[in-house]
Amino acid sequence: MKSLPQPRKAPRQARSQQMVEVILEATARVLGERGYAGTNTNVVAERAGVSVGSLYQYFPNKDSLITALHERHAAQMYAAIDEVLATSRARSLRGRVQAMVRALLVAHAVYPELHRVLEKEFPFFDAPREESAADYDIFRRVRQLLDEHRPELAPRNLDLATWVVLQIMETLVHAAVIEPPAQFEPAALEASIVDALMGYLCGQAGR
Amino acid sequence: MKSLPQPRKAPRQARSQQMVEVILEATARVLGERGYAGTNTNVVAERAGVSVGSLYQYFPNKDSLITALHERHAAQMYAAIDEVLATSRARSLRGRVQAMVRALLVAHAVYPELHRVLEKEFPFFDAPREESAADYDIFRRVRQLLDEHRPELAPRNLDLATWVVLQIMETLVHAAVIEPPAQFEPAALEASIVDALMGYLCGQAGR
Amino acid sequence: MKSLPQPRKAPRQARSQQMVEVILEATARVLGERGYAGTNTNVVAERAGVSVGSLYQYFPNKDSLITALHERHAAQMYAAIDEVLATSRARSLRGRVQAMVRALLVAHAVYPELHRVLEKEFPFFDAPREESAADYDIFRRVRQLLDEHRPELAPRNLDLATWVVLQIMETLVHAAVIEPPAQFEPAALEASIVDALMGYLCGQAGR
Amino acid sequence: MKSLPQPRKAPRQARSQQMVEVILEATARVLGERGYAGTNTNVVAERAGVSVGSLYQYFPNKDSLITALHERHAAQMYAAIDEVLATSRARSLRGRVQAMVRALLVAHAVYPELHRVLEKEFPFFDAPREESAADYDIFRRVRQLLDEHRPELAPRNLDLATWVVLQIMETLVHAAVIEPPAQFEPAALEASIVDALMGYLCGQAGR
DNA sequence: GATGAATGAGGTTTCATTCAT
DNA sequence: AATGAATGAAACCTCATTCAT
Repeated sequence: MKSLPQPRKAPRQARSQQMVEVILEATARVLGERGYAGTNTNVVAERAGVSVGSLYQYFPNKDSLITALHERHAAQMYAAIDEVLATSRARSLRGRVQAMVRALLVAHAVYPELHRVLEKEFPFFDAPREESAADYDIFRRVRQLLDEHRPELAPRNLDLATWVVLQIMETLVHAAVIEPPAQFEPAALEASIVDALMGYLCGQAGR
Repeated sequence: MKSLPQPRKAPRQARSQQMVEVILEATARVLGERGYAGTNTNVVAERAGVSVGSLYQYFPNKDSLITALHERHAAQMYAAIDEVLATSRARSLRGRVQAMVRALLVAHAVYPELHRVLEKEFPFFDAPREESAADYDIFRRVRQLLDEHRPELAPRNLDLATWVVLQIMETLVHAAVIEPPAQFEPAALEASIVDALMGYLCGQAGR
Repeated sequence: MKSLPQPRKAPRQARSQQMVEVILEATARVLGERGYAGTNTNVVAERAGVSVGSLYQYFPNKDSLITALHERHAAQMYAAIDEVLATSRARSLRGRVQAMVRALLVAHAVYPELHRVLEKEFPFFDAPREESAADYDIFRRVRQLLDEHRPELAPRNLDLATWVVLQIMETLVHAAVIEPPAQFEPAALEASIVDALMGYLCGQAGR
Repeated sequence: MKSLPQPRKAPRQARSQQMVEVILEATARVLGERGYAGTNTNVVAERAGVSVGSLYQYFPNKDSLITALHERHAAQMYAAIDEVLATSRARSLRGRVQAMVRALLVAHAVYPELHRVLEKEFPFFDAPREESAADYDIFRRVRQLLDEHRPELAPRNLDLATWVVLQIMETLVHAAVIEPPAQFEPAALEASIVDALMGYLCGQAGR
């Protein structure tokens, strides 16, 4: 099994930053269009309008491209969640959960295919979830949300609850965006996701 | 994107059947150990104690191996679900859901790595879920369960509810088996999965 | 370079004879349809409705199939030439040449594609022309024709003349049947072939 | 049947040009020595002192090597014909035809084996003659020659006559170079080719 | 004799990575 | 730093041939 590759260096100069961004953007598009197996460094470089050599200047190998992309995605998701939780007027748990789900649905609507590849094919690498800084940020942020509503919650172990919430939210958002059964309305899907999360968090069902 | 490859022929003779089984078993092990990218037909053949040529006698290409394995897996899961729903003494919805979740956890404990690859990397192929016969069997069976308990359920659209239940159950079972956060007890994980499903199905939380 | 393979044995029994015929017929069709590179023993056997094993009972290897087919073809051409020269009423050289050309055009019209492969791709093997018995029969028969008309002929060396005649006749007949430029009428093509042969045989042009 | 493959790109830079030349030269040698079936990309690359990868940088697949070689050959033959027709002192038809035949014999004497493969095995591909630019150039040049001597010619349809001339000349030149019956002198063979062509073009034999 | 499943050497092609310019 | 031609290991797949039944 491969170990988790890291970007060779944290680029500091403006030009480098921009190059990294261009390459990552190209990776995102190619990955979304052709899947992991269909993605190769030469195509990515070409799409980025850059030479392979330059690509290897910033990314030590193919997998580090995906890793970096995943990090970027997680960071974007964290930003989306954080912003919505901080600014949404809703103060009720349901309102805040709904805002969060909606924000994620919106964020994933951009490159749905990319996200499928990123979230589904990525586990491929032996990257333990905990090692992703942005993923951990998300965990902490949701955990904090639950903390703020502890009295209303059914689950006792909030770490476990956070983990369950993240799993459910991620799967359903992806499924809703990527493989939405034709007959279901987007609004109905969104409502179902919220219902599922709230049902788990507040439900006393049968216990 | 590739279209869904099919096994070249449905082997009927005893010898063929056995060969297919041996190859599929080897594929399962190699896939579990090395992931999709690390799996190649020569290794699979070698592991199966069979020549590459024989492998290609029964499977037209590499991807058809994965497809067949996925079908087999889905069929096994259907069998597990069907059996437990038919025989479990529990008559309550919670009891039956719990029995189902437990059966799936047990079924996935055998080759956890394989299931990770199968469920996560597989979407890779453009295989529409609906085209998998066994997947559809599972859908119908769970849909039937919900039908039998309709009065107790919060969701109105049972097709949608079945879809949500399957998404949640699949993710959480896999996550529990494959990447269980160290600090959570198996029993607690199982309970959480059941809680999540029941919360969604019966919860009126905040509605 | 490979040496010329021979049929393993001269089959004597009726059943064998028939089997050889069936296999050769299948070879002819497959070869005509798919070319040498696209022809393989398994396909030939299948097309013949026979097992590969049986095929190898009568032909030691793939190339011996082609060799045998070529022999058969040469024998058929010899038969066509011999018959027409023996029976045609024409007694003039031109009349006999014309009859021969017409007979060859007819004989080649059956599987034009096959003949292309047979005559063009065949030289592939290191088979010296002289080793083919049937080819030599043809040579002798045409040589005899020239002998019978020696007084009318321009060329002195009749062996050389026979060789030239055969080369021209073969090429033009094949070209006329296989790649006839669309704008030329079959009758015009036939006339041109005869003119070419007669021009060479009788022409004093510029000498 | 395959369609006619094209070289991936028309190489413009000096280095590329040279690489293409080196690869083509190696292909010519290997093809001449081992025939089509015995030729494979690894051997060609090795013989060219180049990696397989480089070969595939310039030629998309094995067949495109042969196609390119054929084009090159046709271009060379065109050049040879064109030069000799333009510069030979002979003004008589026979003189010019003789010069042309001699030039072709000389041009083919370099790699006789290669030409056998190229002209005999090549039709293999479904390459319609007309699609080859160089082949068409040759057609036009010879057609022009006939035009210039129209009064002396027997055939009325000069397109048809050109086609016949090219067929005869190609076959006899190849046969003379590749499979010259041992007993015939080169000079006698050359004279026979010229006689055949002139006989067809000027003969009134028996008409 | 006939069968056809099994074999495996070998061919074609791809693509991650390097390095001279 | 940037380039992109060159590399070559390694993957996928075919098919001539064998041999147990």
